Amino acid sequence: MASYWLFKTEPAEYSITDLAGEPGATVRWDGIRNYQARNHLRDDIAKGDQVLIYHSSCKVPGIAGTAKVVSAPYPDPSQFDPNSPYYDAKSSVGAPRWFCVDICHQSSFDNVIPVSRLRTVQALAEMVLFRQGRLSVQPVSEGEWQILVELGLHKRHPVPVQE
DNA sequence: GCCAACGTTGGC
DNA sequence: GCCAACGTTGGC
Repeated sequence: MASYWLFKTEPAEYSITDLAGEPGATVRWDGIRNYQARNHLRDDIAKGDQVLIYHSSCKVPGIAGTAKVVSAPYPDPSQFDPNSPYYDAKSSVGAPRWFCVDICHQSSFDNVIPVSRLRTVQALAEMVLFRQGRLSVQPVSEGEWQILVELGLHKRHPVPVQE
């Protein structure tokens, strides 16, 4: 059974619009360098899981759209690349430290659902987003997911057909 | 720009 | 293994 997740990104660096514009609307979600987030990526996330894309550190932080996990977890190649900002000299191919998955864009909300609004929803009070800051890959419960889909229902447009 | 929360580092 | 210092995250 599919699980639900929230991935944070700073839209100035990489946004839901960037994701939608990728070839096949698919991208490697790499560069995660936090152990708790790593553990989710390595141990808990599976192909077919659903992802909320969250825009942080921007004018209107909040949920910007949805994506789907389209690969199994695998070692993040950037940890082995000395020219990458995500290079980790203490990692090795034999004992990789960091993991990633590929995700595919599913939907963009016409307007971000602001975190300030999410805070006002009683049923979302237990979200990891509020219980624990600073975690860029975090689980979302099925109940939370359904509420968030409801909130986004009238603020969503379908994925543009890829050429 | 402020600052609270929290992860990481490094001396001991 | 403790914990102070430091760095980063991220909303406001």
